[in-house]
Amino acid sequence: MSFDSSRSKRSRGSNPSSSDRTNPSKQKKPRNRTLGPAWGANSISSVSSKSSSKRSPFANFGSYMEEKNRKLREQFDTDASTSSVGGGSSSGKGIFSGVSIFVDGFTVPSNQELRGYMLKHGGRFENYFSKSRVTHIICSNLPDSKVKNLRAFSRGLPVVKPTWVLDSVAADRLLSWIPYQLEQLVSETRAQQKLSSFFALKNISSIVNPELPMNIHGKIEEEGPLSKNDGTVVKFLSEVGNITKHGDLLGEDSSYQGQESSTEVRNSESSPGGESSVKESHQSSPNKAPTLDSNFCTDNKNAKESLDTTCSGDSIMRHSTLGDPNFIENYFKSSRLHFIGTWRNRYRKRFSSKMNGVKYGSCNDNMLLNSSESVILHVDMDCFFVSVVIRNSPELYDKPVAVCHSDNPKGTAEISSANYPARDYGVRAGMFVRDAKAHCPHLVIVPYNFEAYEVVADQFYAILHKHCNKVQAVSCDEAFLDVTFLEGGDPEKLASTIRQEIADTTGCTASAGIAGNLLVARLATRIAKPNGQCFIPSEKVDDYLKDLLIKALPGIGPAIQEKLKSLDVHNCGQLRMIPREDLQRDFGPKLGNMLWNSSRGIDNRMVSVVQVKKRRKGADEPMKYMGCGNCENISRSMTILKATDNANILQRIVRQLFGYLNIDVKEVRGIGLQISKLDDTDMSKQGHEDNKLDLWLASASDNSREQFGTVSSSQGNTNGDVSLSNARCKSILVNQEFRDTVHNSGRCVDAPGSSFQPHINQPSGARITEEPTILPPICSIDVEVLKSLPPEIISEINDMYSGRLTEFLEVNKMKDDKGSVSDCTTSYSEVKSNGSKAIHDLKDYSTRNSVTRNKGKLPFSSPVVSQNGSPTKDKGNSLQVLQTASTSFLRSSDFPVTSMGMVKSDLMPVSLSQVDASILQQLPEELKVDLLDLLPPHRPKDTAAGSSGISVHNGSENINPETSVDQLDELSCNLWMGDPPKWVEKFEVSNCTVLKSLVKSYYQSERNGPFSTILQFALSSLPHFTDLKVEGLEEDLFSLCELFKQYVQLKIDSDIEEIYICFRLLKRSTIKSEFLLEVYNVVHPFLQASMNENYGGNLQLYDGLS
DNA sequence: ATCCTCCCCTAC
DNA sequence: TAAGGTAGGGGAGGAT
Ligand SMILES: Nc1ccn([C@H]2C[C@H](O)[C@@H](COP(=O)(O)OP(=O)(O)OP(=O)(O)O)O2)c(=O)n1
Ligand SMILES: [Mg+2]
Ligand SMILES: [Mg+2]
Repeated sequence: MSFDSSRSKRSRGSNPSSSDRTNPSKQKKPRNRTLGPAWGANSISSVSSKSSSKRSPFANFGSYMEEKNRKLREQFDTDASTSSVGGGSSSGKGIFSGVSIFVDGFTVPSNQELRGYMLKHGGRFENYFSKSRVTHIICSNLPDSKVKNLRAFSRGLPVVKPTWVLDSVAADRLLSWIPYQLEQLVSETRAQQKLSSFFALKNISSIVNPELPMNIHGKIEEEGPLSKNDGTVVKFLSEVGNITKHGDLLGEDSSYQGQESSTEVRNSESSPGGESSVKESHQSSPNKAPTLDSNFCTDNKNAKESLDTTCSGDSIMRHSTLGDPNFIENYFKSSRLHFIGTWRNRYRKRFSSKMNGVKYGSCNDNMLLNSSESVILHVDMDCFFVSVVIRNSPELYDKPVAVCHSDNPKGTAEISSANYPARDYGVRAGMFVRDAKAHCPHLVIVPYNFEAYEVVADQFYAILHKHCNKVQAVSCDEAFLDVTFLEGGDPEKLASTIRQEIADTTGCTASAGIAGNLLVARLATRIAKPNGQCFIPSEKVDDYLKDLLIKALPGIGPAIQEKLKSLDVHNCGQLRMIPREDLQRDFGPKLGNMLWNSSRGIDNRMVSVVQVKKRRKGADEPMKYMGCGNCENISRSMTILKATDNANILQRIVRQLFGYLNIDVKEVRGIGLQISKLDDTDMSKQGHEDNKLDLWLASASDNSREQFGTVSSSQGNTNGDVSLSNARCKSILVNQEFRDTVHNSGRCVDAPGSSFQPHINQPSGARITEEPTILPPICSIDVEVLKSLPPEIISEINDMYSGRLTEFLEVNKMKDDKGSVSDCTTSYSEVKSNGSKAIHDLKDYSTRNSVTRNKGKLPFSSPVVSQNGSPTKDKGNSLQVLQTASTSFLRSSDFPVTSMGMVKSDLMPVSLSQVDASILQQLPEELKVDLLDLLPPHRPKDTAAGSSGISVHNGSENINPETSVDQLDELSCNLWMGDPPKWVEKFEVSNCTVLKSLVKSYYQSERNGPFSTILQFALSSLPHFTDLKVEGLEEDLFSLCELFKQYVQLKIDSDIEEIYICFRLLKRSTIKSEFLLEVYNVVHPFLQASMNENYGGNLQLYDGLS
């Protein structure tokens, strides 16, 4: 009721909720008190009424509030009947007939006066907000957080100033509320400017248009000193070299070269001599400078240089690349959030061997091996950034210390981490230093040392991995360990061992929490801190959570906290009183479920490696022919320092990002690429003719192989077994749309602050449709299928069954002790074509182009460029590679055709056909090698221009390609000419079962449909194991071979994919027909010869059957 | 219904 | 001065 969405839908356009983004103060403002109990209490009433009112009166908030509301309404009705003037304009009813107001906050006139007006003029007045009853919210002024809550919970309702009521009364008629809307909401409505229009304008002028609406323009200005305008682009273009450096920084080195480029980091064993210098002026309290494992930023050479180059005075000059060409680089080097944000990639790189192949589907094992209880250990470093820096300064241990860029007591630099003495004063991470100093005037501020954090994090994880092979990294100082394997062993002992090793190795302390699930383990760590450990047995969970503030639950941030607050829910105990369905209605199915579970300490997630997931063994073809199945999207982005349109640079970045993905190329189902935060190009400074971005991009849809031959050779492509630069592949996925974007944008270069991000879609197994009410009985679940699912999916399903899945698996495990994993044979399927999220979710303002699926043709898309008019600070260029992948874990046994999605190597040929040559050309070497590994080993390995060496795959000896070509010449390719094509009439008169079947299939299938479709129908209708003699004569054999060969010739330039499908169908059919086996033996070598000739490699037809 | 797009939210 | 990045989950609502 309270959050009842039955009312008019709010349109995003008319009431945009994007102010967070555009509001520069964002969450930095002190949080205002928000919607009072009036909002929440009623909501509780409504949400609880359904299921809880049966119990004793006032058993919960709900029944109490419901009763209260009822009485209030009755009272209002009584009052109304005595005070109503009844009159008012035409209707004979009051002018406010049908109007029901809720007064929010302080108003003039007061809410009681407004209530009086309502009484008099036929309206209603609600003491508590209810979306089903309230028609207008009356409000004079709203703090930010209330505005947000209004957006969240009262969509579609007018929020109107009280003068609307007064004026209406004065006018004796109901005035339109529109002129009385609250400015805050109205102005935001007007403020919302479509990005497209922004760029449309930009396109015309090709510069930042001074005529842009103030809001947009204003936002840009509001970015303050860091913002840059189009004028800054000029400098970026000529200095592309720096980008490479930056790339190396992020990618190749195992050390983090943050603001301190040369500081040597000691571990605890090293002697305290030779400390990094400390800038004394930064230390407010100690007389002598403590020994810090860090330097201040101002000691940084780079920073100094940047100051030297500073032009005097103007802050924009100093705080932008205008005055300091290294500004952005230095900015990122000093950014803690950048450090944290990019840490995971570095971790993956370093510890990938530890996660090697280990599917932390630990859940699978756990569920099968252990009873429903797992044991989770959570380890988190104590005040990490501070600890590391002061680890060799014992004199600071008991003093309040925080890490911050600035010690300025009036400054707005943010506290990154505060030690526990400082926390006693109320100092917290994220605070402005001035507030921290206000809390604690003698707070010692120490600088960051990112390199040391990196080293300590490595040590930390080395220790964790040593003790456990199921480690889920949360962040650089925090991880979950699944220690269920300990069985009888003592997890607490392991925890203390690990903590001791961490302390010995790093000189910093860590705390640990142990519990039956991730959620509670994390909460336990919080109790344990600092330098302690805590075990929460499951029977204590309930008690502990009861009074825990909801904000303490991971996943509940300020926004959800506010929403819950408006429901008068502050702690977990209160949250538990709201039924699950109500929470799901108010917060959505997933979030609602999470809230319900969390408040009870329930968490069915399992320890797993985020991302490096692989398709399950049992995963099989998508049911849909050529379907992509369900996709999982992965993306990596990189912000580069300076604008560039140099394709070489972009390609280098793409490679690097691909490397980060650490993904089995065979799992890849498509690639997308997004470049954002673009800037205008200075024509005179564009990259070399050959390397310009727009050419690269344009070629994606142009089959411009010459250009990419250039690119390729310039990069020293030495293993070009398959020279993609020579491949005349059809660019399937891209697309006019893409080109349009490029051109509409004017001449764009990635502006500083752009980032580059590959989005990957890779198989994730099928998702079970969210259908909470109709779950199949748990006993009907195929255990083998279940086991083949990725852990998160199991977790999700487990969730849906409220954890009963675990027991179910346990029971099954006991039944089948051998644990042999048979082939997945089930039946139950859901195949979604889902290529969307891969591309869509790029949290900037960029215009997005989708990699579209074209009748199931998927794999690689050409680059997609999108523009970005981000009103936030531009600090780098952003490029994103979007990739789409697909799979399904299901197969349909009666579906005669495999699609390309599933079996490992299936993808490769598809990629070949669908990849635009230019894109594939850009793949990282490892990726290419992977691709080429799918091909027979004897292809040439040494050609820079891969097409130069052609090797014929001689898997079948009974045909000579030359012969074949001669014959082909004779027939002059005419089997495929005409409509219907020649072969139809030719085969029509044949007695051959197969040929006749083809003809029949031709007529049954869509006109102009692909041969693969015809073939599929024809072959699926064939009986098994027909005798060769019955099936066809020599002549028929020849005819059908010709048909295939000619089809190869016809399509090899444009659609390898189609060829691939046909040949796979053919290959599959060979098990049921000797005739077709003969055909296959003849045409397959021909196919490979042609492939070699055209692409310098073979087409792998592996389908799992051979 | 489901997909697609555009966000919002959260965590470190 | 100060360096408010990055990645993923997920909801709302329009399009289909
Ligand atoms: N708003 C934040 C939160 C965290 N961090 C950085 C500094 C922290 O040291 C590190 C780890 O975050 P934690 O949440 O683990 O916080 P601490 O380790 O500092 O303290 P605790 O002892 O509570 O874990 O991330 C940050 O820069 N800004
Ligand atoms: Mg910590
Ligand atoms: Mg942490």
